[in-house]
Amino acid sequence: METDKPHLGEQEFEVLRYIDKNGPLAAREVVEAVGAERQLARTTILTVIERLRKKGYLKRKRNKDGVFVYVSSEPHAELMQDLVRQFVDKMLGGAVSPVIAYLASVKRLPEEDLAEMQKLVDELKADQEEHK
Amino acid sequence: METDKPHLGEQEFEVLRYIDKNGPLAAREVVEAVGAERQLARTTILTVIERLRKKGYLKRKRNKDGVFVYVSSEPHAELMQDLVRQFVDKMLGGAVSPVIAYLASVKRLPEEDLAEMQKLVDELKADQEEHK
DNA sequence: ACTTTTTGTCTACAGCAGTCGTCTAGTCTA
DNA sequence: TAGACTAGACGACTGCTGTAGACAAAAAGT
Repeated sequence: METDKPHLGEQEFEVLRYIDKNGPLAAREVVEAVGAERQLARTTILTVIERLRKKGYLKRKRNKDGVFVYVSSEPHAELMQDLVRQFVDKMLGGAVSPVIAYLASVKRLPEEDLAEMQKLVDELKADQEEHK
Repeated sequence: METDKPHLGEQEFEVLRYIDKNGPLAAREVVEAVGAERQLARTTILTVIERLRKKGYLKRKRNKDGVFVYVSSEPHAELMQDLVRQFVDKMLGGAVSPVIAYLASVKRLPEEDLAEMQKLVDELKADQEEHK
């Protein structure tokens, strides 16, 4: 179990995901994207970004113009996985079956995801065979 | 999209899961199980239960002894699925791939879950074939 | 009946997330 | 260079969750 990172709220997740996905960004760019869409004041986003930074999820450095640009401290994939793990551990008490039940309820999965799952099932099966 | 239920915190989830899983329970039983384990005061659990009730996640009625017994308002499976859906929507912005990536990272899945996934993949594939 | 224990409701408070306004130090520009 | 605009740091307020003590009412014990 390894879920000690500070807890994140919804808005924080939103901002983090955006920055994590769209490369290094200046605060203003985040404000214009995430902030504008949800009609949030500039400083609101600024505050969220700052908190994410203090919590260690974001890093920043100045660009040529002396403006801070932010990037997530962790690689995208890992971050995402961490978030899910955090959720499963904390909220579901570690039970994965509800997750699978959920997937089953999503009417149509993107093709890549389906392929990914097939691969996953195959691997797990092989693994299980082996350890039997 | 249908995720309008009031938001739940970690402790609330914990209590809700416990009650949802272990049939109708009197508050005291929850206190003795969940409360004792985490060294929480009796009233703490009571408060959490009450909030869950106000939020509509729990129902209660008096038993023969005139004591309130609580049950989750929603069937177990649905509840769990709802929680996951809430998480995926709010925290991941609806993206399922991180969920799959997470599953892939769980070294060993319980056998039933694996079987469930296989079934799921098969179904989805068939479905996709059909809609092609 | 008096005391103790059990159940529930109410009140309260700290901490954190969500949301902003203010203020300051630079920059840009007419 | 004065006025306007930008980037950041700070401070502040609200609401919600975690946690729990104080109390009232009811039940049980002796």
